[in-house]
Amino acid sequence: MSITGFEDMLERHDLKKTRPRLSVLNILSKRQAATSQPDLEEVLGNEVDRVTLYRVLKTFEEKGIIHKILDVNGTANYAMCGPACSEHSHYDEHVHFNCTVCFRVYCLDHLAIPKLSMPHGFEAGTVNLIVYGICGDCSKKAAAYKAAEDKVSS
Amino acid sequence: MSITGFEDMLERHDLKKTRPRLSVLNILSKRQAATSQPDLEEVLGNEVDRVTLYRVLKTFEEKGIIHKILDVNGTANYAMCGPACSEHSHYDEHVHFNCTVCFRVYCLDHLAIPKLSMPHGFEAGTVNLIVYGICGDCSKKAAAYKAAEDKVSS
DNA sequence: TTTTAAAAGCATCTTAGTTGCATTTATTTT
DNA sequence: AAAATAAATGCAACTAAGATGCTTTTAAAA
Repeated sequence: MSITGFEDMLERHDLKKTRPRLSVLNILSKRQAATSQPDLEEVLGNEVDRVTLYRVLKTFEEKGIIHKILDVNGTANYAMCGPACSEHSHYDEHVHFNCTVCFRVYCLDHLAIPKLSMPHGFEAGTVNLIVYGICGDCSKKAAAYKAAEDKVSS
Repeated sequence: MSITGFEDMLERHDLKKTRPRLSVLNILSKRQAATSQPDLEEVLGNEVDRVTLYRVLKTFEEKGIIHKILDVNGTANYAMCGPACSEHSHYDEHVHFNCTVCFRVYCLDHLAIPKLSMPHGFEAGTVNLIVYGICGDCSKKAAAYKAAEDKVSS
């Protein structure tokens, strides 16, 4: 998305067009995997204050611009929302994949979360389905490494 | 389970029968909902050192005695494992329910996690399905409160 | 009873996330 | 275009979960 696109987006949500906000949108929109808060902090360096970053992420989440996924360590990761998200409801009911090697979090948008029937009295809200495992990149690397090792030992 | 039961359990896993370990087993076995680390810490008071508690929980998890569930805040919660769990594999592929009012985590043992087909190259390991919502207790309380309010205002 | 490896305890550190308050700035009003 | 203002940023300090290194204690074995 272009800069003007982001500015329009902020305007639509009644948010001021500020540098920290535009920076965050820029970074997140370029990534296909979700990005952790500490990761964002590092990328932004001292361009944006740590607390400001937390607040930007919080308001973006509330406005339905990004969504939060907790990874295997309990750390918050963020990804851009699909167009169906709004201030009032998040339609991010897709499966997430958390690689246990590189810790990246992928949104598997095409995998819908199956419907579940709750026990009597339990009211279901958001459903979170996260698969831990090894991502394509890391399993490829592991395979290449193994092949190289086999060659050496032969 | 009886004290002797816990002692046998520790022995089976080649773990020494120590007070901190027996205390933790005692507490967790009495709960039907999962218990957070901070909660355990509070219950144990200065009976057990904080660090020791972390280590006890870690080894129990590794040995397949308990399993860890991250709640909506990213905090670790622990519950006793079913009999099918071992050092080598956890069979805790049931749904968890995290109440957003009282923050309790329930194991919905009877709700199996549906099978999912991963994208090419992705190797799935553990699957984590957690439903956020309002538990039976809290929705009952909310209903009772509402009823009382209606009575007053009428 | 002695030995010893494992576990507990203690101090200290790291890191994610929060709170309160002063300062700055994007936008609105004049 | 300048002044006003509400919103957002920046800063300092705090909280809480969890980790690490090292010493002391203790369960179990010799």
